[in-house]
This record gives sequence, C-alpha cells and structure tokens, in this order.
Amino acid sequence: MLFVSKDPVVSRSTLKRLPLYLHLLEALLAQGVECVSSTQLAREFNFNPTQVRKDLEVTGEVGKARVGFRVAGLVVRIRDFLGWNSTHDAVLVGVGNMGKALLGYKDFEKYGLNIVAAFDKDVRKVGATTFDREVLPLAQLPKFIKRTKVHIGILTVPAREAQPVVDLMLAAGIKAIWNFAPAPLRIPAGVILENARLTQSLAVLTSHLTHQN
Amino acid sequence: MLFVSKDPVVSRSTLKRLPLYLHLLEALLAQGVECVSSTQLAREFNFNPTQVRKDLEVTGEVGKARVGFRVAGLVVRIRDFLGWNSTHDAVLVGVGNMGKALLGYKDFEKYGLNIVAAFDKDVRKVGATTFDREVLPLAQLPKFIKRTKVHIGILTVPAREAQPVVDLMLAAGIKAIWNFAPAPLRIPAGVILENARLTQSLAVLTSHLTHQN
DNA sequence: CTTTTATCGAGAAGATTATATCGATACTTT
DNA sequence: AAAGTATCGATATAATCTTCTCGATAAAAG
Ligand SMILES: NC(=O)c1ccc[n+]([C@@H]2O[C@H](COP(=O)([O-])OP(=O)(O)OC[C@H]3O[C@@H](n4cnc5c(N)ncnc54)[C@H](O)[C@@H]3O)[C@@H](O)[C@H]2O)c1
Ligand SMILES: NC(=O)c1ccc[n+]([C@@H]2O[C@H](COP(=O)([O-])OP(=O)(O)OC[C@H]3O[C@@H](n4cnc5c(N)ncnc54)[C@H](O)[C@@H]3O)[C@@H](O)[C@H]2O)c1
Repeated sequence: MLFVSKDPVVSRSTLKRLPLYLHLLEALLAQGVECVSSTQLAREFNFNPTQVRKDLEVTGEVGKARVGFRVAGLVVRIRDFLGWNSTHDAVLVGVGNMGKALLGYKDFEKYGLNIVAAFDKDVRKVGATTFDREVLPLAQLPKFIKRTKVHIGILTVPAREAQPVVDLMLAAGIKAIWNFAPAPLRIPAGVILENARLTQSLAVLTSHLTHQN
Repeated sequence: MLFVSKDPVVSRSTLKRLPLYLHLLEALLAQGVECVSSTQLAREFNFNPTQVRKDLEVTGEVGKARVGFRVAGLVVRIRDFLGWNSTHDAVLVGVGNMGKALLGYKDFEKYGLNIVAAFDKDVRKVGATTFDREVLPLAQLPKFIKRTKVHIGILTVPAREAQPVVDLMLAAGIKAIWNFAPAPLRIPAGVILENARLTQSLAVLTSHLTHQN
C-alpha cells in the first residue's frame, strides 16, 4: 500500500504471507526436510505457485530449477527480512485482559518482540508484577520511552483512551504503534501504525455467516 | 482473496474497512451528528472519498448530493450487513492467556459474537469458571457442537494442537473458524477460516523498523 | 431566481496484485 | 547419453482494487 519510503516496495499482502510460509517451513525444518518447491508450498495454502515464488523473491533466497528452495535458507532469510532475528523492544500500555495475554505470551521473542515494560493508569494495577514485569504508572511513560529509546508502543487500553495515550507515545518519540483498540487513530506520517483489530477479523466471519442464509 | 464460495460480491478489503467506518459513525451518532459525507469520512482515515462511497454502497444506504449520508442509517445498515445486529454463538477451545482475554471481552456482544462455552484438555482448567462460563473437558466438544448447533469455533490452543482440534470441530459441523494459532490449517471448501494471527500483524511492524535503517 | 459549491453515483482510467506462459535448468528415467 | 519432467526466474497477461472524471442534484449564497 503506502508507507514504505524507498525502493524495497514490498506489498502488505506479501508481508503478511511471509509468516505463513515461515511457520510451515520451520515445521518442515524440524522434520528434516531439506528442500521445498513453490508448488508444494502453494498447495498447503491454496495459493498460486507463481505468487509464492514472487513472495519468496523479496527475501533474496534463490531456488533451483526442478528442486525448489532450501528450507533452512528460507527460514533464515524470511526471519532476517521480517526482523525476527533481532530484538525490537516495546512498551505496553493497558494491563487489562488483552494486555495481560500479550505480556504472558512467551513466543514473542521468536518474532523479535520484547515487551520491556507495562503501564496502566489504574493505581490498583500499578506496582503489581505481571509475568515478570512490573506495572508502572502511566505518568512515567514519556520519561521511560525517552530514556530507553524503545521504538514500539503496544496499545491495549479502551478505545476512548487510545488517542490520548498515542499522543503521549508520539511526543516521547515512539516510531511504531501496534493498536488493539477499535478506535481510529491520528498519527503523523513517518510513524507506522498497525491495527490488530479483532473486530475487523470478526467482520469477515459474521458477514459471511449472515449472507450465507 | 479466495475461499469465498459463490459470487464474492464484497472484497475482503471493503469488509475490513466497514468496521472502521462503523466505530467512527457510532461516535458521531453519540455526538448527535446527523449527516456525514464521504469526503469527511475519508479525511479521518486518509482514504479516498470515492473508495468510501464504493464501500458504503454495499450496505444499500444511499447518500444525498451536497449533504452526504445519514449517520444513523449507515450505522444500522453496516451493522446489518456485518451481521452484528444478530447473535452468532461460538465455542472457544484453549483457555490459556489468549482464550481468557477473549472470554473476558464484554464488547463481543456488540459485534454479534456470543461465546457460549469454553473447552480445554487440561484437567486442572476444567470445572473452573472463567468469566461466568464453565470450562468443559475437550471430550464433550463434539456432542456440545452437535446439540447446540453452534456455528463458530474459536481456536486458542498451541499451534501443534490446532489441526486436531479443528478436525474435531469440522466433524461436529462447525461452519466458521476463528484461528489464533500460528499454524496452517487444512479446512474443506465451504467452511470459512479467518486467521487472527498476531504474528502477521507484527510482521508489518518489525519488517518496517528493520528496513528503515 | 440564478449562480455557486459540495457531494453523489456511474463509468472510465489507472495502479496494484495475481496468474499464465515460456525458455532455461537440474534432476530422474530409460 | 538422450529423453523426459518438474521447477525456476522473467516477462506478459489478466483480474482486482483504487482513483479520477463528469453530469446530476441539493443546499447555500448572491
Ligand atoms: N479482550 C479482548 O479479547 C479484546 C478483543 C478485541 C479488542 N480488544 C480491545 O483491546 C483493548 C483492551 O481490552 P481489554 O479487554 O484488555 O480491556 P480491559 O478493560 O480489561 O483493560 C483495559 C486496561 O487499560 C487500563 N487503562 C485505561 N485507560 C488507560 C490509560 N489512559 N492509560 C493507561 N491504562 C489505561 C485500564 O486500567 C485497564 O487495565 C480495548 O480497546 C478493547 O476494545 C480486546
Ligand atoms: N497470548 C498471546 O498474546 C498470543 C499472541 C499471539 C498468538 N497466540 C496464539 O494463541 C494460542 C494460545 O496462546 P496462549 O498464550 O493462550 O497459550 P496458553 O499456553 O496460555 O494456552 C493454551 C491453552 O490451550 C489448552 N490446550 C492445549 N491443547 C489443547 C487441546 N488439544 N484441546 C483443548 N485445549 C488445549 C492448554 O491447556 C491451555 O490452557 C497459541 O497458538 C498462541 O501461539 C497467543
């Protein structure tokens, strides 16, 4: 779509398919499979083989005619491309149901994400330790972001609180926001916003079920 | 993309933008705003006005030149279109961190989703009550689905457990699956699969941060 | 009452994304 | 060794999605 600055123009669609391939490839790697063709991968997901090849092209891994791609090579290349071989620190704001689920998710480290601190404005939550991380008062958020130079902000507050918290984050220098609240956010160009809105996902299900009858 | 059976009248992109409009429109409605133009809506999201009009067209609501669309009308039409004015019952399997967050989410009823029961294979979790719902043993899942004719299955088990649980659901007659596990699932045509994969969403963030430097 | 302006809906044009085609290549089979 | 075949990468074509253009229309301004 938009949002990429220079030449490495990779579509958001491709970007979202890469983790799908990766998960499968890691399973194949664990099974000891050495090579896999675009045809095989495509069959797993009901994609088109050409599309798979185009997607994998962005990682730089080249395949061999009649053989396919090296599984181990693809795994490394995709992880590198996605930035999952390095660590991206993040702060989380809103230690409610969703916030706690994210804080408790061990596998984020596999995806290069490291939640270093959590914040809440509810004094009853502050001070408690949630999954080994202390919950800090919201007031300390700006200073913390500036001091630790953390780039990612995870937003798990109620919708009406989302924009004010985002403004705090932006003022403190956050570069990317992962938003779970069903609220339209205003952010300046240059900052990446990714909405993990479950309601959007749900819309696909409920509308299909509705129009099927 | 693919996976819609007959005439895929509405694109998935449009489908995912409708909830965005809806959330904003509901806020406007609460403020007493009566009409809104595609231009105004577009500005809020940095979309193109024509795109907004095309999206809204699918709901059947017609606008008035020089005035725009009735906010109240759009809210009803979008909710109807998405199936959010009726109730879709669902079962949830895997009462871990994510499963509990979903069980505790009060607003799902606004989105037409009603989680009627939760299942887990861990005997320590079974019997406990999580957010007013008893956790049932996995063994009871098939009978429960058949008896209650529930259509939606929510999958919050570890990735390696995903396919076996899906197979159970399918055999019992589930029509739509909302999957949170990072695993490629095999499902027959006619069943709707929607992946709420946070790792796909995360890929957008981490890859951008990586390639910016 | 006429002109101006903002917006609509329909259709055309443009951009992006997905798929098909094809020569080259590397492995298998005969 | 030669023939056959699956797959690659490159390029062309097709499909889809987005944006532009324009005549019609409804409200506001003159
Ligand atoms: N729980 C889910 O399954 C789910 C599903 C879809 C969307 N969401 C969205 O995710 C967000 C969080 O949902 P939840 O279920 O965790 O809600 P929740 O009410 O359980 O938690 C919200 C937390 O944010 C804190 N908070 C409120 N305002 C704050 C502020 N200004 N600064 C810092 N902290 C603040 C609250 O104290 C609370 O701890 C909501 O926007 C919700 O709509 C949640
Ligand atoms: N927690 C998160 O923030 C998060 C983020 C992204 C993805 N996910 C994915 O969501 C899924 C659940 O994550 P989680 O953090 O809740 O994990 P979790 O380990 O906390 O919970 C998993 C639950 O599933 C149950 N379970 C395991 N096998 C089962 C089976 N065959 N049948 C029924 N129940 C079974 C376990 O007993 C446990 O209660 C995982 O696939 C995870 O990768 C979670």
